[in-house]
Amino acid sequence: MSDSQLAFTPEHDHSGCIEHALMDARSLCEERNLRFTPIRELVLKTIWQSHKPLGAYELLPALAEAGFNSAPPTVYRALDFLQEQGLVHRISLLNAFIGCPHPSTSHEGSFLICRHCNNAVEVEAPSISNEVNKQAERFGFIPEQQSIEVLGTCPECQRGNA
Amino acid sequence: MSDSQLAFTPEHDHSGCIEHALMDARSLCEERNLRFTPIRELVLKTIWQSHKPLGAYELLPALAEAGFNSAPPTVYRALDFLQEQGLVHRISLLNAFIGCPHPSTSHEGSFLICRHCNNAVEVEAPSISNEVNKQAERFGFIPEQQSIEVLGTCPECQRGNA
DNA sequence: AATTTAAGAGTTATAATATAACACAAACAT
DNA sequence: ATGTTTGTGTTATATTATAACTCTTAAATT
Repeated sequence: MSDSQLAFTPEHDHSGCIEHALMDARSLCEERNLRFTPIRELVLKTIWQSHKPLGAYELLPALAEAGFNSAPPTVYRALDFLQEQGLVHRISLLNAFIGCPHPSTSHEGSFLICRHCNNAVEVEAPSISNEVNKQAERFGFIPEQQSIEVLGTCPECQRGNA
Repeated sequence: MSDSQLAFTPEHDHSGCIEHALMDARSLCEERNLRFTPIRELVLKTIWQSHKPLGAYELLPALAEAGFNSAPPTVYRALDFLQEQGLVHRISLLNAFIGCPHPSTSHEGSFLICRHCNNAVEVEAPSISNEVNKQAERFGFIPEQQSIEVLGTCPECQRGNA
């Protein structure tokens, strides 16, 4: 099973997801000579606690527990950094943030978001992404950033396992 | 030139857009036995003053001027109605609303949004829309609503006519 | 036409999301 | 060791959206 499908399969070894994401982030920051500070790490780790996108304010308690300042700017700064580095994505339909499973490859993610269990998976669909860009260019428009988000019902919830 | 391109062409007869949108809305509401109230009409008309998506709070002054209540719920109710009827779309990347140029045909719009002049056009791309749905179904996911938004630079702004 | 019902709008308050601005501290570069 | 940049602390506030309740007006029913 591809990693993209894992999120809709509750019995997957999720601790693996978390560790993998943190390792990726660490090495990526090292490569780019960026500081993977405790706050940034904690925010990323908290986001990765599940495959459900989290709002910025849902991340604050984790910061508070760990003894950090837990005012909004702290978490938004960390989120800005993580987004710039492609480590998390913002789901604009939900005003929420989710970890990126393959941050090193630059990409435009598209997302399948279950309206029932709130899990979201990032789907790699270069062909769609390219088609969208081509369509834009047909209008003389230069595409710079794209957002593809699909709301619906995931396989688990279709089986009644919300 | 197709109507979709008009928005990026400032010299188009925009008053035609407005009138056309209002006529469409009127007849659509009549068909569906819905009330196209003065508030709803005014909100739609105000949205159609330009091809730039407007935030809910930017619509309030027009209501106030016309002597209506101008508290947020008033405009959000009108927007909810207009969205349900497909007369306006919400651009989630901007938290803003834009008129739909072809409300009678049910569709999933995709949007090209210029980061410079803020104009946005709705692009009909059934093939892309279908591809996105197919991709979702490949994961066993039932797609119910999709949002495709592209930020970039429009033709006019490439020529320096912001 | 009078009465009931439902839909729309008025009003107040507040929730949820996000950012501005400035002070302070730690890391890094020279 | 010193200056500079980057990250964080802190306070305040901006922006977007909704809850809850009242009142009015239009529509449906008798």
